Amino acid sequence: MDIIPSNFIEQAVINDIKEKNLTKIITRFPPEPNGYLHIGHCKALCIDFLTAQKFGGITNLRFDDTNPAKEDEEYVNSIKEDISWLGFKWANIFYASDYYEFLYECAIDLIKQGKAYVCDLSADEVNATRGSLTEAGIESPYRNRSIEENLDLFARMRAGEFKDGERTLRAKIDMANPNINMRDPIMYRVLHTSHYRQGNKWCIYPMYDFAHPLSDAKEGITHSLCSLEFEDHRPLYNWFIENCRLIKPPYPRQIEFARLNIEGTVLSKRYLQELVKGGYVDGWDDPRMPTLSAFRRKGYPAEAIKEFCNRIGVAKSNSLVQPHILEACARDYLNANATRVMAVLKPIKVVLTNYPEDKEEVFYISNNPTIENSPKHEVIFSKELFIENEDFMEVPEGKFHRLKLGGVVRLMGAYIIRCDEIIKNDDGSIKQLNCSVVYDAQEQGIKAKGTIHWLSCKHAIKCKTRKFFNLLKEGETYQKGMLDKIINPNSMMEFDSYIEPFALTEDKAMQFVRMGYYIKDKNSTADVPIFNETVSLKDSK
RNA sequence: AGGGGUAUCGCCAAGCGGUAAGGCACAAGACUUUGACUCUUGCAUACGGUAGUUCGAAUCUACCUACCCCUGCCA
Repeated sequence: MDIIPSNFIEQAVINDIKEKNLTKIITRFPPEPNGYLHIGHCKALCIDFLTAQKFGGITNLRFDDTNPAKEDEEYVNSIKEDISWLGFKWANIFYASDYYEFLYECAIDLIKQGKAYVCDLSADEVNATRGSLTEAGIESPYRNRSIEENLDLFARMRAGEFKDGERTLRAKIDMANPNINMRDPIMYRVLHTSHYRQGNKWCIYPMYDFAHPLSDAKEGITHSLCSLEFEDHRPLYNWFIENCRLIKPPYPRQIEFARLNIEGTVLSKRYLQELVKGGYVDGWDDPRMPTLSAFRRKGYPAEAIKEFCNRIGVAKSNSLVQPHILEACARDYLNANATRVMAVLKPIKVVLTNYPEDKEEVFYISNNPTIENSPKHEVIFSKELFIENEDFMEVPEGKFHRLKLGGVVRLMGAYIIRCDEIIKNDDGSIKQLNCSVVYDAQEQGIKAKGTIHWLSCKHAIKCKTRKFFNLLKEGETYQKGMLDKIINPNSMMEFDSYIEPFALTEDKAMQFVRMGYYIKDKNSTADVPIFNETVSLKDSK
């Protein structure tokens, strides 16, 4: 009653509740198990689950597995895992393949009404007679078979009497309809392919346009939310629901929203499939992929991804979102929640000339200074340290107030040091910095304007860090068959880095390293964050 | 005979006839044991264009323009 809509879908739901007197809202998330979920699915997930939740309703997970050629158990497992990781809880889990018998009955009902017929045209012939965008189609010569003949033929289709493609069941609607979807769409095709759940029980399989609306209706879905490209299918969606007598009101309503696009990446299961199968990436969870499993592996919190979907909103205009919005969400979440650990991504060696050779000191550094009374953990200090390459400038420019020759800087949680000398390699690159601890900084009133992170060389854990850039080259958009030309060959860079041993004591090590990155490096590149693979952390040292 | 959509700041996006929310990005400043975080300030006389209706239009009408989707026995 006093629910304030935050987008046009919720507005529509409010209207429907009034008009149709709905008592409960039910939505569904209907993936086909033919690939892994990506961040675009998270947007759909948020819309499906959060809309229902807002009105006290429920959401079903339904696998739209009506094409046995593409589907697999591996994908249903990964989909369940990803949804659970995001924290969404489905009310029921259904499979369109469990509805095959019901759908078959619906088809029989339409045949009996003279609203569906068995067509003998080949695929090519169907295409040729469908007409074009500007011309009407031609009616199939089999369009006016008797109901008895249709019933017989359809039963024989199911019984396996025909080869693949030999016959189809079509809805008898209107070959001259300006909406091509309404030109006697195919409801069933013959496919002698084993289904990952049904085995060889069926050799005819329902098409999406037929199965989807009736599956929605069977489950009592009130709002069927999908992406914009299905707008043209809505009249057909309604046609099946209104004409099948096995379906009773209230009917589900399909509402469409714009799908997510992100700059520099490809967000289409089909193309991601191509990346995986073509060996352009190492798998569905390759860190360059926009899949949920890849984000999880990189250490992105689920909350950050959901917040991203919240921030970009829901509308009907095609948009191209900038990836730094996601980064901002990740930063916000990690800043408030993650344990921080020092990590030196590109090291420079610092030798403290006035610090005793074998001395070690323990300092305690807050796990997260934004959290009150956050626990601290110990970090060992010694004569030789690594600091971040970027934290030293031989020729300081502008307001640079980290370390420079002759200048002082604070080592976080430890001493203030002064840089006395730069030692170079033969090629002119910096080999090490000779510095001295300013023990009496306080007495002398010396204040360091900058603070930097550091690690004791002897105690730091060496590891590989990786930095990721866009999957696609700047300004390129994916086009089929062009992948090898536009995929960014430098989409991944590896560094030899160092982290605190403490990072290894936590299973969220990846996130900790990244936290250091964000804190230090927010402005530098940040297309995609650095992460650390647990494996390489453990294997190194 | 084509049909279906969408156009508001660099990028998202509110707005639903009463005189342009918010976020990200960006800029300036304050604070700071990470140049992060936090805080403060700035950032569309303007809503694709042109006409109209109205006291009043981003919101209504007409025409125009641009972009997206649709001719799988995929979903």
